[in-house]
Amino acid sequence: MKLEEAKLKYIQTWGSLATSWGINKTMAQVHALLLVSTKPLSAEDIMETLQISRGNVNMNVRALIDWGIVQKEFVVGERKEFFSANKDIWELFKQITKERKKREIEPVLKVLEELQQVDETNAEAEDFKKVLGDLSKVTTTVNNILDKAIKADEHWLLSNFTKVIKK
Amino acid sequence: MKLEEAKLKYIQTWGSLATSWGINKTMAQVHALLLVSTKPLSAEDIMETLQISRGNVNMNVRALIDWGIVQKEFVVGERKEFFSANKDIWELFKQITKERKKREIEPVLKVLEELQQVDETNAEAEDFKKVLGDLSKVTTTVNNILDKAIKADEHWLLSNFTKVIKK
DNA sequence: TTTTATTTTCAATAATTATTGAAAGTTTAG
DNA sequence: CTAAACTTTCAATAATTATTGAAAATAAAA
Repeated sequence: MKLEEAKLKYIQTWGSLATSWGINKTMAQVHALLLVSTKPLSAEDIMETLQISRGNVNMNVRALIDWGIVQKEFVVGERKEFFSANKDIWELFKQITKERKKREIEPVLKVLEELQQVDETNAEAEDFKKVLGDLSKVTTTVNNILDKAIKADEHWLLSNFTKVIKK
Repeated sequence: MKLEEAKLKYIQTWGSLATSWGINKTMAQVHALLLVSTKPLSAEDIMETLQISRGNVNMNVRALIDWGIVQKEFVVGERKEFFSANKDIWELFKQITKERKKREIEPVLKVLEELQQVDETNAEAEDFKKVLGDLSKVTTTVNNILDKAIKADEHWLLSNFTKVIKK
């Protein structure tokens, strides 16, 4: 397989995989493009490669910056903005984990806690509270594990966890 | 807060949270309803409570069964089918993890492996392969951790991992 | 300041995804 | 067997989400 072909295939595939797990296709493609690009790209470069509009590029690049996985770059002698993705995949993993934790897990915990305020005390109410409590327990534990992962260095992931797995 | 109010709020909230992470709103609501219901429910029960059509109930209940988190129940003296959700949240967590792993992670690994087949050997091609290799490494590690979680019992999550976290 | 380059916004539109509901299919009872 | 009870399917439609593109805003150059 040729390099350019593989890069394009990677960008395409990433986009379609992303849609199946709730991420905007274009956002995933823009990130994939920046990840396999050797140099920072301008809005024009992205528009041209992915065949999408200026507005679309702008929206999705902003979103990626907001997720903390893409940065603006200044290129000498150029007036326009360029963008690049961090090539450190472990950092990427940590950043995505951090954001998904914030966006997906923390709101769940907040709601579960709030719902515990049922003032009835019959058996059915207790059953309900039990289910909510269990949901909280598992969610909190997952949240704690992810916290640890975010703070850890790569060595922890690759050695400490491997040890746990082999146990 | 009253029990019925809390249950409805839980069902509603679960539905809207689900949409933000790529899961069909109705599917999440049907599961939430079954999870907080003390007895198995029929298609009619679900249609009435969630105010949705028969076809919609059927589709989403099938999907939940397919995910392995809802079961058919036989009720004596009743001809129609009833459905219930397992109240063991740890089992629920394991089942969801197993399915998401299968649907989200395994296809990624497959693609990354395939893309490694770039037959060029210049610096740019090597950079590309490096990025792919790193993506594979992190993804495989996450996959292994999830495998372990699926096979483990609840005690493992709450003690072994807690220990790792405190480290 | 005025001009030019560049980015951002957002209403209109397109594309995608979810839902309905009635017809077709299936199963059980008589 | 036939009828009734129930489930499944799927084309039509609705609802949601993504994308465009041109106008407005901003920033840099002249």
